[in-house]
Amino acid sequence: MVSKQFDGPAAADLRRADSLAREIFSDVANKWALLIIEALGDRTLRFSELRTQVQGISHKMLTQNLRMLERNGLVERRVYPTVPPRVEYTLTEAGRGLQATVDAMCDWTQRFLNHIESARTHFDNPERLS
Amino acid sequence: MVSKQFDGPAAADLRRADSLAREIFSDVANKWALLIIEALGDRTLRFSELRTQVQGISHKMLTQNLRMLERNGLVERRVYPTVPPRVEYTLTEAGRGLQATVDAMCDWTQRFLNHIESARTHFDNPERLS
DNA sequence: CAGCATCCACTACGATACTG
DNA sequence: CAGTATCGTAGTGGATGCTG
Repeated sequence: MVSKQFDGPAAADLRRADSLAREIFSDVANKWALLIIEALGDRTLRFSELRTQVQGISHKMLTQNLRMLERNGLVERRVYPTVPPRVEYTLTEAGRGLQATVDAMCDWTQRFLNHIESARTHFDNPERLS
Repeated sequence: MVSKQFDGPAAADLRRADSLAREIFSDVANKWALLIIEALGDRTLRFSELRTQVQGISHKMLTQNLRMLERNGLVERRVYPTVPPRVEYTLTEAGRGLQATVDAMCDWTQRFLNHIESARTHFDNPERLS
Protein backbone atom coordinates (compact mmCIF):
# COMPACT_ATOMS: atom_id res chain seq x y z
CA MET A 1 0.00 0.00 0.00
CA VAL A 2 3.06 2.20 0.13
CA SER A 3 4.95 3.67 -2.79
CA LYS A 4 8.34 5.01 -1.89
CA GLN A 5 11.40 4.99 -4.15
CA PHE A 6 11.83 7.08 -7.30
CA ASP A 7 10.86 10.66 -7.78
CA GLY A 8 10.16 10.19 -11.45
CA PRO A 9 7.36 11.64 -13.56
CA ALA A 10 4.64 9.19 -12.57
CA ALA A 11 5.68 9.22 -8.94
CA ALA A 12 3.41 12.12 -8.11
CA ASP A 13 0.39 10.16 -9.29
CA LEU A 14 1.38 7.24 -7.12
CA ARG A 15 1.76 9.45 -4.11
CA ARG A 16 -1.61 11.03 -4.76
CA ALA A 17 -3.28 7.64 -5.04
CA ASP A 18 -1.49 6.59 -1.91
CA SER A 19 -2.70 9.46 0.17
CA LEU A 20 -6.20 8.98 -1.20
CA ALA A 21 -6.03 5.33 -0.23
CA ARG A 22 -5.00 6.22 3.29
CA GLU A 23 -7.81 8.73 3.49
CA ILE A 24 -10.35 6.13 2.43
CA PHE A 25 -8.90 3.67 4.87
CA SER A 26 -9.26 6.17 7.69
CA ASP A 27 -12.86 6.84 6.73
CA VAL A 28 -13.82 3.24 6.47
CA ALA A 29 -11.77 1.61 9.22
CA ASN A 30 -13.96 2.70 12.07
CA LYS A 31 -16.36 0.76 14.17
CA TRP A 32 -19.61 2.44 13.17
CA ALA A 33 -18.98 2.55 9.45
CA LEU A 34 -18.21 -1.16 9.36
CA LEU A 35 -21.19 -2.05 11.52
CA ILE A 36 -23.48 -0.05 9.25
CA ILE A 37 -22.11 -1.79 6.17
CA GLU A 38 -22.62 -5.12 7.87
CA ALA A 39 -26.15 -4.25 8.98
CA LEU A 40 -27.17 -3.16 5.50
CA GLY A 41 -25.95 -6.34 3.89
CA ASP A 42 -27.90 -6.89 0.70
CA ARG A 43 -31.05 -5.32 2.09
CA THR A 44 -32.53 -1.88 1.68
CA LEU A 45 -33.23 -0.22 4.99
CA ARG A 46 -34.80 2.98 6.19
CA PHE A 47 -32.96 5.31 8.51
CA SER A 48 -34.99 4.23 11.52
CA GLU A 49 -34.57 0.56 10.68
CA LEU A 50 -30.83 0.97 10.47
CA ARG A 51 -30.93 2.76 13.78
CA THR A 52 -32.39 -0.29 15.48
CA GLN A 53 -30.26 -2.79 13.57
CA VAL A 54 -26.97 -1.19 14.54
CA GLN A 55 -27.69 -1.16 18.22
CA GLY A 56 -25.89 1.31 20.37
CA ILE A 57 -25.48 3.84 17.59
CA SER A 58 -26.78 7.34 18.20
CA HIS A 59 -28.91 9.29 15.80
CA LYS A 60 -26.03 11.63 15.16
CA MET A 61 -23.38 9.00 14.48
CA LEU A 62 -25.72 7.23 12.11
CA THR A 63 -26.40 10.30 9.96
CA GLN A 64 -22.78 11.31 10.08
CA ASN A 65 -21.48 7.96 8.95
CA LEU A 66 -24.21 7.54 6.36
CA ARG A 67 -23.20 10.87 4.81
CA MET A 68 -19.60 9.77 4.75
CA LEU A 69 -20.47 6.44 3.18
CA GLU A 70 -22.66 8.16 0.64
CA ARG A 71 -19.90 10.62 -0.19
CA ASN A 72 -17.53 7.75 -0.87
CA GLY A 73 -20.10 6.04 -3.05
CA LEU A 74 -20.55 3.03 -0.79
CA VAL A 75 -24.22 3.50 -0.06
CA GLU A 76 -26.99 4.89 -2.17
CA ARG A 77 -29.48 7.19 -0.53
CA ARG A 78 -32.99 7.32 -1.96
CA VAL A 79 -35.43 9.93 -0.74
CA TYR A 80 -39.18 9.60 -1.18
CA PRO A 81 -40.80 13.01 -0.94
CA THR A 82 -43.80 11.70 0.90
CA VAL A 83 -45.10 12.83 4.21
CA PRO A 84 -43.76 11.69 6.54
CA PRO A 85 -40.52 11.47 4.61
CA ARG A 86 -39.04 8.11 3.79
CA VAL A 87 -35.32 7.62 3.17
CA GLU A 88 -33.82 4.32 2.14
CA TYR A 89 -30.24 3.19 2.09
CA THR A 90 -28.70 0.47 -0.03
CA LEU A 91 -25.15 -0.70 -0.58
CA THR A 92 -23.65 0.10 -3.94
CA GLU A 93 -21.41 -2.35 -5.75
CA ALA A 94 -18.39 -0.84 -4.02
CA GLY A 95 -20.21 -1.09 -0.73
CA ARG A 96 -20.94 -4.76 -1.26
CA GLY A 97 -17.27 -5.30 -2.04
CA LEU A 98 -16.38 -3.84 1.32
CA GLN A 99 -19.13 -5.80 2.96
CA ALA A 100 -17.44 -9.01 1.88
CA THR A 101 -14.32 -8.04 3.79
CA VAL A 102 -16.35 -7.05 6.85
CA ASP A 103 -18.05 -10.43 6.72
CA ALA A 104 -14.59 -11.96 6.79
CA MET A 105 -13.77 -9.90 9.86
CA CYS A 106 -16.91 -11.08 11.60
CA ASP A 107 -16.09 -14.67 10.79
CA TRP A 108 -12.61 -14.12 12.15
CA THR A 109 -14.05 -12.73 15.37
CA GLN A 110 -16.19 -15.81 15.86
CA ARG A 111 -13.34 -18.15 15.04
CA PHE A 112 -10.92 -16.67 17.55
CA LEU A 113 -13.41 -15.69 20.21
CA ASN A 114 -12.17 -18.30 22.66
CA HIS A 115 -8.53 -17.68 21.89
CA ILE A 116 -8.99 -13.99 22.51
CA GLU A 117 -10.99 -14.48 25.68
CA SER A 118 -8.32 -16.64 27.27
CA ALA A 119 -5.55 -14.33 26.05
CA ARG A 120 -7.35 -11.53 27.84
CA THR A 121 -7.67 -13.29 31.16
CA HIS A 122 -4.00 -14.26 31.02
CA PHE A 123 -3.08 -10.67 30.34
CA ASP A 124 -5.41 -9.09 32.85
CA ASN A 125 -4.54 -11.32 35.77
CA PRO A 126 -1.59 -10.78 38.14
CA GLU A 127 0.33 -13.31 36.02
CA ARG A 128 2.21 -14.81 38.96
CA LEU A 129 5.23 -16.39 37.25
CA SER A 130 5.98 -17.09 33.62
CA MET B 1 -23.52 -11.72 14.65
CA VAL B 2 -26.69 -11.02 16.54
CA SER B 3 -28.59 -13.39 18.77
CA LYS B 4 -32.04 -12.22 19.61
CA GLN B 5 -35.05 -14.49 20.17
CA PHE B 6 -35.50 -16.92 23.03
CA ASP B 7 -34.61 -16.42 26.64
CA GLY B 8 -33.86 -20.06 27.19
CA PRO B 9 -31.08 -21.62 29.27
CA ALA B 10 -28.26 -21.29 26.74
CA ALA B 11 -29.35 -17.80 25.75
CA ALA B 12 -27.20 -16.16 28.40
CA ASP B 13 -24.08 -17.74 26.93
CA LEU B 14 -25.01 -16.49 23.50
CA ARG B 15 -25.53 -12.98 24.81
CA ARG B 16 -22.17 -13.10 26.58
CA ALA B 17 -20.37 -14.25 23.45
CA ASP B 18 -22.20 -11.59 21.53
CA SER B 19 -21.13 -8.74 23.76
CA LEU B 20 -17.59 -10.09 23.76
CA ALA B 21 -17.64 -10.17 19.99
CA ARG B 22 -18.78 -6.58 19.87
CA GLU B 23 -16.08 -5.62 22.30
CA ILE B 24 -13.42 -7.26 20.16
CA PHE B 25 -14.85 -5.65 17.08
CA SER B 26 -14.65 -2.24 18.72
CA ASP B 27 -11.06 -2.85 19.74
CA VAL B 28 -9.96 -4.07 16.37
CA ALA B 29 -12.01 -1.97 13.97
CA ASN B 30 -9.94 1.15 14.30
CA LYS B 31 -7.51 2.72 11.92
CA TRP B 32 -4.31 2.33 13.91
CA ALA B 33 -4.85 -1.23 15.01
CA LEU B 34 -5.49 -2.35 11.45
CA LEU B 35 -2.54 -0.42 10.09
CA ILE B 36 -0.25 -1.98 12.68
CA ILE B 37 -1.51 -5.47 11.82
CA GLU B 38 -0.93 -4.73 8.16
CA ALA B 39 2.55 -3.32 8.79
CA LEU B 40 3.62 -6.33 10.80
CA GLY B 41 2.54 -8.80 8.15
CA ASP B 42 4.58 -11.96 8.55
CA ARG B 43 7.63 -10.10 9.75
CA THR B 44 9.01 -9.50 13.21
CA LEU B 45 9.58 -5.84 13.93
CA ARG B 46 11.02 -3.77 16.72
CA PHE B 47 9.06 -0.96 18.27
CA SER B 48 11.06 1.71 16.46
CA GLU B 49 10.79 -0.11 13.15
CA LEU B 50 7.03 -0.31 13.51
CA ARG B 51 7.00 3.35 14.32
CA THR B 52 8.51 4.21 10.95
CA GLN B 53 6.49 1.61 9.03
CA VAL B 54 3.15 2.90 10.22
CA GLN B 55 3.76 6.46 9.26
CA GLY B 56 1.82 9.14 10.99
CA ILE B 57 1.41 7.17 14.19
CA SER B 58 2.60 8.75 17.42
CA HIS B 59 4.74 7.02 19.99
CA LYS B 60 1.82 6.97 22.36
CA MET B 61 -0.74 5.52 19.95
CA LEU B 62 1.69 2.82 18.95
CA THR B 63 2.32 1.61 22.51
CA GLN B 64 -1.32 1.91 23.37
CA ASN B 65 -2.50 -0.14 20.40
CA LEU B 66 0.27 -2.68 20.79
CA ARG B 67 -0.79 -3.29 24.39
CA MET B 68 -4.34 -3.73 23.25
CA LEU B 69 -3.35 -6.14 20.50
CA GLU B 70 -1.15 -8.06 22.91
CA ARG B 71 -3.97 -8.25 25.43
CA ASN B 72 -6.23 -9.75 22.80
CA GLY B 73 -3.56 -12.25 21.83
CA LEU B 74 -3.06 -10.88 18.31
CA VAL B 75 0.59 -9.95 18.65
CA GLU B 76 3.35 -11.53 20.65
CA ARG B 77 5.75 -9.24 22.48
CA ARG B 78 9.26 -10.49 23.08
CA VAL B 79 11.59 -8.51 25.32
CA TYR B 80 15.36 -8.94 25.23
CA PRO B 81 16.84 -7.71 28.49
CA THR B 82 19.87 -6.18 26.81
CA VAL B 83 21.04 -2.64 27.01
CA PRO B 84 19.73 -0.76 25.24
CA PRO B 85 16.50 -2.78 25.48
CA ARG B 86 15.15 -4.55 22.43
CA VAL B 87 11.49 -5.40 22.03
CA GLU B 88 10.12 -7.34 19.09
CA TYR B 89 6.56 -7.79 17.93
CA THR B 90 5.15 -10.62 15.85
CA LEU B 91 1.65 -11.56 14.78
CA THR B 92 0.21 -14.63 16.44
CA GLU B 93 -1.93 -17.09 14.53
CA ALA B 94 -5.02 -15.10 15.44
CA GLY B 95 -3.26 -11.95 14.31
CA ARG B 96 -2.42 -13.46 10.95
CA GLY B 97 -6.02 -14.46 10.59
CA LEU B 98 -7.04 -10.88 11.03
CA GLN B 99 -4.27 -9.74 8.74
CA ALA B 100 -5.82 -11.72 5.93
CA THR B 101 -9.01 -9.71 6.25
CA VAL B 102 -7.09 -6.45 6.41
CA ASP B 103 -5.29 -7.44 3.24
CA ALA B 104 -8.68 -7.92 1.66
CA MET B 105 -9.67 -4.45 2.77
CA CYS B 106 -6.54 -2.98 1.22
CA ASP B 107 -7.20 -4.79 -2.03
CA TRP B 108 -10.72 -3.47 -1.97
CA THR B 109 -9.44 0.06 -1.47
CA GLN B 110 -7.21 -0.23 -4.52
CA ARG B 111 -9.96 -1.76 -6.61
CA PHE B 112 -12.49 0.96 -5.94
CA LEU B 113 -10.09 3.89 -5.70
CA ASN B 114 -11.33 5.46 -8.89
CA HIS B 115 -14.95 4.77 -8.18
CA ILE B 116 -14.64 6.40 -4.79
CA GLU B 117 -12.71 9.36 -6.09
CA SER B 118 -15.35 10.21 -8.65
CA ALA B 119 -18.15 9.58 -6.18
CA ARG B 120 -16.49 12.13 -3.96
CA THR B 121 -16.21 14.83 -6.54
CA HIS B 122 -19.84 14.29 -7.52
CA PHE B 123 -20.86 14.60 -3.91
CA ASP B 124 -18.66 17.56 -3.02
CA ASN B 125 -19.58 19.69 -6.00
CA PRO B 126 -22.61 21.96 -6.25
CA GLU B 127 -24.31 19.12 -8.15
CA ARG B 128 -26.11 21.37 -10.59
CA LEU B 129 -28.98 19.13 -11.74
CA SER B 130 -29.54 15.41 -11.48
C1' DC C 1 -39.55 10.47 9.91
C1' DA C 2 -35.25 12.14 8.81
C1' DG C 3 -31.93 15.61 9.39
C1' DC C 4 -29.55 19.65 10.97
C1' DA C 5 -27.86 22.73 14.66
C1' DT C 6 -26.48 23.66 19.28
C1' DC C 7 -24.50 22.71 23.53
C1' DC C 8 -21.47 20.25 26.56
C1' DA C 9 -18.91 16.24 28.70
C1' DC C 10 -15.53 13.47 27.87
C1' DT C 11 -11.67 11.21 25.80
C1' DA C 12 -8.44 10.70 22.24
C1' DC C 13 -4.37 12.31 20.84
C1' DG C 14 0.16 14.85 20.42
C1' DA C 15 3.98 16.99 22.82
C1' DT C 16 7.07 16.73 26.35
C1' DA C 17 9.70 15.04 29.98
C1' DC C 18 11.39 11.38 32.98
C1' DT C 19 12.92 6.07 34.09
C1' DG C 20 15.23 1.31 33.42
C1' DC D 1 15.57 1.95 22.97
C1' DA D 2 11.21 1.19 24.90
C1' DG D 3 7.98 2.58 28.08
C1' DT D 4 5.28 5.39 31.46
C1' DA D 5 3.33 9.72 33.12
C1' DT D 6 1.53 14.24 32.75
C1' DC D 7 -0.74 17.97 30.52
C1' DG D 8 -3.21 20.72 27.26
C1' DT D 9 -5.86 20.93 23.29
C1' DA D 10 -8.90 19.52 19.63
C1' DG D 11 -12.11 16.49 18.33
C1' DT D 12 -15.81 12.86 19.28
C1' DG D 13 -20.06 11.77 20.39
C1' DG D 14 -24.45 12.10 23.25
C1' DA D 15 -28.65 14.84 24.41
C1' DT D 16 -31.89 18.05 23.12
C1' DG D 17 -34.65 21.00 20.34
C1' DC D 18 -36.13 22.85 15.82
C1' DT D 19 -37.47 22.27 10.68
C1' DG D 20 -39.75 20.25 6.34
